[in-house]
Formats: sequence, structure tokens, C-alpha cells
Amino acid sequence: MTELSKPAYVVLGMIATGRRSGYAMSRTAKEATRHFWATSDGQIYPQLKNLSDDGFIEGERESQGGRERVVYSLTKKGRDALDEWLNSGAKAHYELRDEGLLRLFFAEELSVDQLRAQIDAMRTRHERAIEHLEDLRPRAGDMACAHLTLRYGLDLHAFSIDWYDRLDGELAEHDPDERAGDALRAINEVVSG
Amino acid sequence: MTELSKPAYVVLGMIATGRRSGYAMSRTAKEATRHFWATSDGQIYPQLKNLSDDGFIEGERESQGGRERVVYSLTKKGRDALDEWLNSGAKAHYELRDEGLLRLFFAEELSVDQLRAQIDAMRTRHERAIEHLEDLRPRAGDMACAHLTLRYGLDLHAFSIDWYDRLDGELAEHDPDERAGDALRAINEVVSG
DNA sequence: CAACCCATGTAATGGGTTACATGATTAC
DNA sequence: GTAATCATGTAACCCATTACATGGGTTG
Repeated sequence: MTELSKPAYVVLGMIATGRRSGYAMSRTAKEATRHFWATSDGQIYPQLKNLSDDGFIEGERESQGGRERVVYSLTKKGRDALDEWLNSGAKAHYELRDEGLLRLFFAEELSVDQLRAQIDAMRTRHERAIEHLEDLRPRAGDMACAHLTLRYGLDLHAFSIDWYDRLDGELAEHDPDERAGDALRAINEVVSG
Repeated sequence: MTELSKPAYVVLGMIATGRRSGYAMSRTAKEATRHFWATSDGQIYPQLKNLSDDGFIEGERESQGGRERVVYSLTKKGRDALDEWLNSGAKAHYELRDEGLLRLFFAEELSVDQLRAQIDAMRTRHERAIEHLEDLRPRAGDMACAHLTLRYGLDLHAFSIDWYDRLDGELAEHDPDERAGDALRAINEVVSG
């Protein structure tokens, strides 16, 4: 069985968990999975067509209260493909892209003061992320897995806040005009020594 | 001042922190920044040309021990652009892509047993990541900022391992054949209640 | 003398986002 | 009646990775 693309598995998973129209998938993608796996409309709708053509899913027109839409369901082939992916030991893609960390990496020549300002900005950013996830919580309804991944996100950002707080605490004891690289070198020796 | 692209700032930062040839930047990108900001050769080399043309950097041919290479340095313009980015309050790009979490999100109908297998796979994955980062540590040399971001990565993966361990501990007390969604619902009530 | 590292690039491909386009229905 | 939500799609663009291509130097 040739492997499907990531957006294809997203669509299959969405159908299996009750998001049966393209629009419903789009909403869930924005509200529930975006914080660990972004998927845009430009991927979802073409996928629905592809997976239909290839016999993984079947669409059926439905008019719910006058509104026209297409609701999809998994075929046997689609079910199997999804189950295989969900249970495969195949290494899962993992990637972090954090521009804040990139700035920290290049902060060697900044002053301690400037570095602390950056750290503060990162802290705020993680706080915003938590607020955002808290707002989404009510919409997870009774989906236990949605709550689970939401909780991971919340805990992850809380971890980061804590991490930056501790770093900031160390930096606070240094001269604001000291070179950031020098201050960090001193701190690292304490931590790892 | 129009904003530069992300790879452009990577290049400017690399030069400022002593990685002055394209090859040196490429190596650092692979060894030190990849785990939070991936950058490939296909971005670096064209950037060097662009930034040269636009007057942000200057290249100079140099033959070190018979080997030819081009070493770059920042112009005033380049310095300013880098400093502005390093100190800007502009919101930093942040993105996580975790296929494992995506699988968890769709795990509602798996058995507890199958879910635990997935969690175990994710745990292993984070352990591998830590091993990999440990291997990179010696190459960070005396760059304090490189050690800092490395430590963040190590701590982050350790957090994840811990998180999955605790979840697995809760699941271990459930019937292996129970529906994962049901087991998680019960656990969530305990955690949030 | 083979394998590996230094060193620089390009082209094809793939993946993904954004913006655009359309139109019906429902809530205020 | 107007704003928001439901609903579906497409095309242009941007970004990034991979693979390819080349060649000299160093190490075992």
C-alpha cells in the first residue's frame, strides 16, 4: 500500500471522528488541530476530490435545513488506510519552528538588557498562546482526544513560560550592560557544573 | 525599512556570530539550529547572492591552505537590519508540526492498548531526539547561545517524555480493550475536576 | 587510492498559504 | 437589512527540500 499524503490522513481522520463535510473539517482544523498540525482549505477540498476519485471516501449530497452540502464517509479501503496510519510504527514527522529561539541563538553580542527584553517577548507570546487555547476548550465538546491534545498544548506553553522565567531570574542578577554571551556562559557553568 | 525574509536573517546572524562562509553556515544550520529552525543549502547560497547584491553583506575570496572559499562580512546596512530584527518586538513566527499528536487527536476509536503503543512510540521518538542533541553538544564549543538553545531543546523533549509517561500511567489502569476515547474521558475528569 | 570532508551552487519538485470567487442561510 | 456563518472551491504565489552537479583537499 502506497502511503498517502499527510493532508489525506487528516481528511480520513476527520471523517472517522465525525467531521463529515469539508466545512466541518476546515473548522476543526482551525480550532482544534492548528496548534500542532496546520491544514488549510487549499489542502482539504482538493483532497476530498482526490480521495473520492481513488475510492477512499464517498461523498453524498445532503440538504440539511435547506443548506446544501456534501457529507463524506469512509469506504473499507479508507478505513484500512486510516487504521494502518494510526497504528503504524512509521516515524512521525516532528518539526518545531520558533523564530524567538532563532533570535536567542544569535543574541551572543546583545546586552543582557536586550536579551531579557526578548525573553520577555517570548514569555508573553506563550501566555497569549495559552489564552488562545483556553478559548478553544469549550469547542472541544466531548471529544476526549481533542481535550487531550489541547492539554498537551497548554502544558507545553506553560513549560516554556517556566523555562524562560527561570532563565530571566538568572539574568536579573547580572549587569544589564554586560554582553549577553558572557552572562550566559557564567550561568551555563552553574547549571551544568 | 522593508523586512527581509527569514533565511536572510539566518544568514546575517550566522555572519555576525562568526560563521562567515556559506559552508560554515550550512553546517551550523544542520548541527545547531535545525531542531528549532530548519534551513537548507538551497536557501543559504541564493541568499548570499541576494544579500550581496543588495548591499547587506560583502564577500571576499580567500584561500585558506589551498582551499578556495568566500568569506562574508556585514556592511553597516546589514548590521542595522540584523540588530533591528534581533530587537524588534515584532511577533515571532512559531509553529509546531507533530504527526504523533495528530494521530492522538484521531485516536478516539482505538483501543487503550493501541493508544498506549502510540504513546510509547512518541516517547521513544523524544528519547532519540535527546540522544541526538546530546551528540551535538560538544560541537557548540564556547558559543553560550548555542548551548542555551540546545538546553531548551533537551528540556523540551524531557518535558514531553514526562508528559507521556504520566498519561501512560493513567491508561495502564484501564482495560486494554476499552475504547481509548472512553478511557481518556474518565482520566480527563480526574485531571480537570 | 578510496572515502570523506570542504566548498559552492542550481533545478525540479513538492507542499502549503493566501487571496479570491461565489452564493445561500441564519441571527441580530 | 446587514453581518456573520455555512459551504465549496481554485489559482497564484511563496517557501523549502531534495537531488544533482562539480571539484579540490585531507585522512587513513
